[in-house]
Amino acid sequence: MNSQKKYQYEGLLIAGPTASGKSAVALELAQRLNGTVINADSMQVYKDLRILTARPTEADEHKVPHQLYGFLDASETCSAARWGDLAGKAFEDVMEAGGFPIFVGGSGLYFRALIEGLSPMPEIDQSVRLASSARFDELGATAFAREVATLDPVFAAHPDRQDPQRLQRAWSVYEQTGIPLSEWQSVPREPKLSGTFLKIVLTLDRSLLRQRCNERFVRMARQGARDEVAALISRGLDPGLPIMKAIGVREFADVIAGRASEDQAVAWSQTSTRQYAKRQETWFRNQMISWKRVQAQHLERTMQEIFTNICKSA
RNA sequence: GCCCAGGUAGCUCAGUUGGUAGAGCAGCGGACUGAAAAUCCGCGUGUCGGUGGUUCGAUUCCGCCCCUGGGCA
Repeated sequence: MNSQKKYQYEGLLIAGPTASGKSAVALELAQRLNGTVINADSMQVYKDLRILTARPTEADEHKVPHQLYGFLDASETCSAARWGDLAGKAFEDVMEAGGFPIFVGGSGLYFRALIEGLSPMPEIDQSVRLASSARFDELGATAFAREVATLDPVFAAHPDRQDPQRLQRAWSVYEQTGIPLSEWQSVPREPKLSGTFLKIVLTLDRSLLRQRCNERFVRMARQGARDEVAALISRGLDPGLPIMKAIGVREFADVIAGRASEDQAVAWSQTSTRQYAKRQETWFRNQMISWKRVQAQHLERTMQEIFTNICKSA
């Protein structure tokens, strides 16, 4: 007992594409390591759509402590920064209690906000954001991009800045603060973690991953995804809210409105899921270069490999 | 059996008045600092159903055959 530290790491981070089985791995490891599972998924933060967002079941949540799952109403908007702050706090709480934090999720930007942090800058008012999209509609994409270029030439110099969402972000930041976004972004980032962490990316052959995506969505449909969507849309929320962009919402909304068959909705959703998984892999491959890749074909073997990595003495 | 319409990219189809072909979707690659399950960028060779003929040259025209719809018997 010459060290407070139970393991050579302060915690574990598990990233992986959708349907790779990362939640199950995290749960198993948490049980073995007396850990706390902390959500790093942009959609599982919301209360709604438990099935469609593949959030852990209540039974699973009782097995080990879980944090940052289902704590926001569908009418709210999370963001990488907001989540990063909360995740940083969750980390500190767990450390203070002598626990072992296990972050698990598929949102690459969230992990970045956690590890590297984001440049601190003021929150942008909803009204300004609305104004930016109104301005975008008024000017059209090309003229709007030109306007942003005059406000923030550095930002506009970036190779692929035809992206409406990012252009509007740059416009909003300047509109509210009078300082270009690129200038805010030159302020050093603020990491939310300190210590040594084991960082894992779960990987699967693409063909197997695609198959799992397909199978999982069929399972979600059987478990009542359609009713979840019906309940959500009956609230008449703003369709621009993040939760409304979850895979399956638009697709089942079409079924409920009589515009599509259930089979069509499932097929479309499976496609979206596959495309999402591919985008995640692109991020993991190119943005998480230093993370350790672990094959995720077999849950037991995957878990054992990570467990061994954590326990081996430094 | 006869008549008609089709058989072109993984799928749905466009096109070539004869010079070996292109869209959408899918798929693949990439970007990513407060919407990230978001948003955006890039990538198109495939016996043009088969076979024989006409032609300098056929996926395109002609003959025959095969397949798929629909109609008539």
